[in-house]
Amino acid sequence: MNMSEFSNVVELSSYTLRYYEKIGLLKHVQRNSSGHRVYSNKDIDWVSFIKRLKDTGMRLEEIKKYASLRDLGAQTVSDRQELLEKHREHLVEHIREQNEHLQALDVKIGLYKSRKVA
Amino acid sequence: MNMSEFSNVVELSSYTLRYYEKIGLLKHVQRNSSGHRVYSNKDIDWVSFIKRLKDTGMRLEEIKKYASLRDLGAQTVSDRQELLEKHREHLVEHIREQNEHLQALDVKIGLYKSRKVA
DNA sequence: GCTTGACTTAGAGTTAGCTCTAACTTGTAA
DNA sequence: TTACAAGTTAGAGCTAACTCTAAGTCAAGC
Repeated sequence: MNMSEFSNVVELSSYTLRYYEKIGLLKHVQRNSSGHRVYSNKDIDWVSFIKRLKDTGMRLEEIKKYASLRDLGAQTVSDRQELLEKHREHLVEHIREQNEHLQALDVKIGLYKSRKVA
Repeated sequence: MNMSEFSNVVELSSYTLRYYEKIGLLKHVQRNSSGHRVYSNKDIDWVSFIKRLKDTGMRLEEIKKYASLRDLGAQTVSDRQELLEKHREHLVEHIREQNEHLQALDVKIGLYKSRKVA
């Protein structure tokens, strides 16, 4: 899979994909004889997971930490598990807060609906 | 209420509060005889609402739009209601996505727990 | 063979939202 | 009354995460 195809599949610009490689988030991307990148299905999986972590508020630096652990192989399994479990707790708290904000917003909109707001 | 007191109450640095004023998000802040800012309870309410909108992903530019409508008075009530209702839809969608991410994360963590991940 | 367009790199530029610095003025406690 | 903490401004600097530019290489179609 070449750059434009991969870019379409994962819905990230070629700029972003090269940037992810530059900062070490995306490693071991294969190249063809003329130096062009060749992406695999594993790359799709990994970039999709990066996007998920990013969308749930994880910094690229932290995602890089996870990536580095992955690179170190089987002996980092529990470290990675711990990292994901901590992130899970952040996510649960975030969802809780957002629901709280939603309730408050509904109260505010209720005031507008009943014209109790000038 | 002076700057340091207000800063403590709303949990924003004095830098941030002056910045919000500079970009027009926070208007009509009173001053005492020597030019120092004097904040009111209404300022607490407004800054708290700014924080809520910001925490739910609204850009400061968009919050400024809401603020400007508010400044124009009663004839903008339905515009403001519409703006908040649109934001509510974004928030609902965001919460939906975050719950989806949580489920996927739980699947991943489950793999780690059962050591199905190397 | 020639053009066109996708690829490559290094490095510069952009954006949002702060965060800080410098230089100065004012308020307060000893 | 003197120190020093806290306030003021304009404007520079910072960080994360891109986004783009310039200059060059290479493959495919006419």
